[in-house]
Amino acid sequence: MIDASTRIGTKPAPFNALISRLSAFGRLSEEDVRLLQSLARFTRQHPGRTEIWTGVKPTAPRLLVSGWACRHRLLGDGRRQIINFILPGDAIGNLEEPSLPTDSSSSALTNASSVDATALTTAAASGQAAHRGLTRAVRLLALHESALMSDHIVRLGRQTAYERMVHLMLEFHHRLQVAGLATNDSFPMPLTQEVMADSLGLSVVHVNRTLQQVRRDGLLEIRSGQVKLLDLKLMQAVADWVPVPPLTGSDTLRTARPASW
Amino acid sequence: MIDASTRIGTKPAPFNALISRLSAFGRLSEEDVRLLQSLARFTRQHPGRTEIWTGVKPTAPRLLVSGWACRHRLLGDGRRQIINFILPGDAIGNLEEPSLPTDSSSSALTNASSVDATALTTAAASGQAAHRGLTRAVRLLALHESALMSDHIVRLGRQTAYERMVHLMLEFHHRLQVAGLATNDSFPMPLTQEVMADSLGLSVVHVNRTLQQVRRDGLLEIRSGQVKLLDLKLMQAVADWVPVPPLTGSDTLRTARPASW
DNA sequence: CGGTCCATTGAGCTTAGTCAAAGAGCGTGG
DNA sequence: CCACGCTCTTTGACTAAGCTCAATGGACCG
Repeated sequence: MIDASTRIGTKPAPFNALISRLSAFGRLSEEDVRLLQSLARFTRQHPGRTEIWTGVKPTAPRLLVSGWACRHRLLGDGRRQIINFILPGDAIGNLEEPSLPTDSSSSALTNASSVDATALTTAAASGQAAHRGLTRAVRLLALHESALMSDHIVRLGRQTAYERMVHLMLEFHHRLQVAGLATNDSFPMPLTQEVMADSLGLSVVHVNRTLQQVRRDGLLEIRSGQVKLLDLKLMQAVADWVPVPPLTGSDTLRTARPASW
Repeated sequence: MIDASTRIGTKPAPFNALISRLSAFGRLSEEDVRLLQSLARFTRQHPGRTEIWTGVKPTAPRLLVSGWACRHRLLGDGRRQIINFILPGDAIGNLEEPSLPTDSSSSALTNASSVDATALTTAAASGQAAHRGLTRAVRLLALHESALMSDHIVRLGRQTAYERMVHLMLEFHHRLQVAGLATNDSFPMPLTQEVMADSLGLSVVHVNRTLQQVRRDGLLEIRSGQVKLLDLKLMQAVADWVPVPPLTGSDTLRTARPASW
């Protein structure tokens, strides 16, 4: 189940995460899968802490294959806010409407790898029957991202530091599980406390203290970049967490078999 | 310039706001405009403080024609967070992928009116050349909404109460101006302080105090539901505000003439 | 005139931030 | 193997932004 792809921009292995992620939105045709695999030729490696993509001058959209990244924005005085996290299988930039300026840019948080996704955009726009599943997946991917942003707004606007932290961990777990990168109760989490702070709208010091409290309460364990959820039910109750509604569509599919769990 | 349409769900008048808003995303064909106007037959009035739309069981998407509304979410203990504000010309529900469950619902904040937008979705999906402009507008509408959510995340995560307030007022001004509902320095603002609180992630009391401070500093005036911006430049500097990048597209358009300003 | 909804004020408290310093872990070069 | 430097985590002491509770005031309406 667990997959080392998050560790480093591995070269050969894991388009699995990407495909597993996209097929959670509905069955992909064989052609879809072939198309996805063909993207591998356009792989690029990104060292941690480097910019992957800038919205200022529109660049081709990409798909994250391995590693963690985020989209963020800076205020004039240096304050930073992370808008969302980008995990394997997620889009970098806008797949449906590429080359439109944005105000935020995306950076790798760990070593990561991504592929050019222009071919996806093209296939989706072409309207070919063979790529119907993929087209839908692309649209639902955007919708899912938007739903996660709603979640984030609620976290930031109305939850305490403690709740935010638990909520975020549940989000990670759920997302990684869909991509086949988490087990039932644990997942790799390579973020520094500073990154968490910039996502949760807290100071680093407070993130540290909050995290300690969560651990002390026996909700989770963190050891060497692995998070282990010790009491999922309690965590969900504490954080008022509900999984993002299943986006497995009704349109092209009848049986919606979530990919890998 | 100013338009009374925000006041009440007026019957005859103002598809203007809606059309002005959508054509800011690119030229609409005459057919597009006709289609939009034909929606008027499906107008529905919404009293203030009532639910317009629920995401639980998918409903047809709508367009807000007049009045103010918002999308929001409730936590288990009653805390409420407003995800985004819906102004005339904005979508209620998802135009591109209707009938997909959502976790948030939308309510009218004032008396409002909306029209069924199913025909828009259909036209956009059909891919007809005559509706190319409209199709694009629909997509950019969604993109714009997403950009506003990013703004909101930054506000909530990294700005002080004072900055958030100023930032939100600038957002309103800008959006209403695009819809032709604001002058250069003022706009109608029918929200209670409680609503602002639920958007900005603050308590009502603190909203009140913050608002007083902003007024005392001479940034703006509020009288009988009208906001007057007294020092736009200063406000923009204070709130680190940048207009959402113009979404007037490159695809179908060469000259991008913003609609009404 | 009383009721309702909203804005405003004051007092005291709590959550989270700031500043500063001290560990811990890890890779590098000597 | 050890020392140094770098990055990240942890801790303590203090501050401050924003919250809660409770009461008052204003406007509008039947």
